[in-house]
Amino acid sequence: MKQLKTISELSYGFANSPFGICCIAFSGTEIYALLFPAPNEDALVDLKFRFPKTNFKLDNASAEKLAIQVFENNEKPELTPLGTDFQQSVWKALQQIPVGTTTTYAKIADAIGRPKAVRAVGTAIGANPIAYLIPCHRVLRTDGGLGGFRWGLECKKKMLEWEKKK
DNA sequence: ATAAAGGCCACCC
DNA sequence: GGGTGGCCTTTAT
Repeated sequence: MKQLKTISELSYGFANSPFGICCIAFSGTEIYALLFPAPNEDALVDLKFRFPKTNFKLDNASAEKLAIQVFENNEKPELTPLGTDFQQSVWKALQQIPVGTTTTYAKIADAIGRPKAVRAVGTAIGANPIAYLIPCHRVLRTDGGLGGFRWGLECKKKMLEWEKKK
């Protein structure tokens, strides 16, 4: 995990998703983080680690609305992923991947013009704060393996299958 | 300034 | 299949 830039205040809340419970950190309609914590994991702890200087206000009602917007209406809210320049470019490249398709870590590295930075790309993807909306789950290993996933490989599989069905 | 650790890859055996 | 060495960024000494 990695610490991100500071923001004074954010709202957060929990909601249902096709992949289980999720936790959203947001400000208005801007999304700062989207987590899929394991059942025994406290998402707020994770949020506080990523945004150490931020005060969090619980707002489940708004989180629920955002979740519906994303998972049911298929709309994409504004994303504000905080990170280094390198990470930003990787995350941007991820968002170019069409729904229902997959790519590889090596191709992402090519796409951002750093074909040799594959390894670094992997780490950057792992640091992605907005799972699903920044589709880190569509990235597989070159040899066809699943690779890793921050929230567990089960979750990665579920996301891919769910997208395929659509 | 240096070291260590990654959601990797290519190349060998 | 498995091990090894190189790759590049970020974080921790």
